[in-house]
Amino acid sequence: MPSQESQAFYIAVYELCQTIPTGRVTTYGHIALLAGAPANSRQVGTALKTLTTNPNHEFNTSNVPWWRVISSQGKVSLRGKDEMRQQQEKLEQEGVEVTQNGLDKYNIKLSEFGWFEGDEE
DNA sequence: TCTGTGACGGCTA
DNA sequence: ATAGCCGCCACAG
Repeated sequence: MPSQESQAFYIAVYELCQTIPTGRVTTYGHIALLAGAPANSRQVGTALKTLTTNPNHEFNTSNVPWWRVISSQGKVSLRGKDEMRQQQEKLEQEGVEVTQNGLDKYNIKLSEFGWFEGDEE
């Protein structure tokens, strides 16, 4: 069971993910920043995993748009091959262009599809 | 208890 | 483009 602090962090991540527009992506670092923990970018990934996997939360975890969160390098950073592919598909369904350089290396142009607070539309 | 790992990223060189 | 280092913390063994 996560500590109370991290529980709050998880909830912040959950809510911030809801603000990412369809068809746009943002980074782990940006979510961490907005959550008030700029150095905790890695924890965002953990939170996403937990939120998607664990039903033990007071809020609905089924609609966490985890696939809209990528690394600041514009890369899909999941380890599992299948999960990477799943993320790629989800993004493309939303109209995000995903380029593939080499085997299981997916890239998204942050300059085009990146969403950060302050961006409108 | 302690260690290693991870949906392990970001930054700098 | 890649490599090395720094940061954080939950969780499994």
